[in-house]
Amino acid sequence: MDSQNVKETVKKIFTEYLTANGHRKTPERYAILDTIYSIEGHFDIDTLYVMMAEEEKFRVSRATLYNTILLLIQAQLVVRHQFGNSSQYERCYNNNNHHHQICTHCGKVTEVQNKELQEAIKNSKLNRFYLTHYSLYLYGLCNKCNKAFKQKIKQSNNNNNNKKEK
Amino acid sequence: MDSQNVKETVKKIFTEYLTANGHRKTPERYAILDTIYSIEGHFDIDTLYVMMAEEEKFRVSRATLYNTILLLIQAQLVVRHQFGNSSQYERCYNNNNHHHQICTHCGKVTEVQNKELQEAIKNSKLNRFYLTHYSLYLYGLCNKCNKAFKQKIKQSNNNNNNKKEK
DNA sequence: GTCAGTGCAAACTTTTTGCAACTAC
DNA sequence: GTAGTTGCAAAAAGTTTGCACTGAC
Repeated sequence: MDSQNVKETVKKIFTEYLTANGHRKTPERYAILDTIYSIEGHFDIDTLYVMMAEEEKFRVSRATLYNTILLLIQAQLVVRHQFGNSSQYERCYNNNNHHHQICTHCGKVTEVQNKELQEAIKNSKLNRFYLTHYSLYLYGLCNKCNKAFKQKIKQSNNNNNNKKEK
Repeated sequence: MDSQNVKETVKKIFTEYLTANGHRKTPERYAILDTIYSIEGHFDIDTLYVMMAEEEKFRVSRATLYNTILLLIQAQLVVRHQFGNSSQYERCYNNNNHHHQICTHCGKVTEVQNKELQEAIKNSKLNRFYLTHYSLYLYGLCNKCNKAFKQKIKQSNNNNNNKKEK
């Protein structure tokens, strides 16, 4: 499905959601949805705010962004993550379900695909719970930081008997 | 392993960590560790602050709590979650690895055990990543909210032709 | 004695709220 | 016309920071 097609589909879904829940179809809401579905990967409110203000023709207030994102989450068109201290959001319609690898040293977040794991999670027996979606965060060291860490250990062992540095 | 035993073990681990990293062994740090390992399940900074101030004999500042928790996370004795808007923490030594079910309607968080899923995650092939721990958040409707939801749908269908209420 | 660590308050960041103006219905 | 939405600014909530004091080493 190409990008334009996705945008039209999510617009339709959003319209249905708004109608079903008695919300108004304001231009702000559609502009926000459109911008979000132009973003690949994660974004935070501030990034979205700047994008809307600068790149797009439509400027909306932060309050409206928070309001609308809440609606989009309820409409299952956006998911929210909390990696660091501020909330990160991500479009989720037609966005392959993936997991997140988070390096605890450098903070880098990488998306990983793993079909088997996805299946295992979806098929896991949950006691009296209706699952709609999930987030798997894998914490550890990315390749780069892990190498640096090993290097440090090696050095530390070498210098073990001649401690001079702080 | 009984509670007292766990506390002594984590204290030892923490001491080793502090020594290895050139940090001081202050009474505040041990008091915080001890309080945390008296808590079953999740807690946030504020809860911990009040607990330390009221229940325990030891009062520490919020700044010190943030500092110490950071050390504890690095020492792998505490993990951090972000369900809602404030960070939730949880002790993780000898704390069975579990997953979290989060009801998107009422916000209730339930812990679930699932051995198969745990294995599947641990054994999943990760491209160049050294996994230390992970968090799986399952979002959906808890039994109670799901029932209420179905009820609402049913009612809505019944009242479909005689729309009177707001 | 020295400097890492602490407490306090102020600063900062992110999110929520109250209210007047606006507009989709 | 009216009630749901928006923008703005103020407030709230959570976290970080600067600085003087304290105490672990």
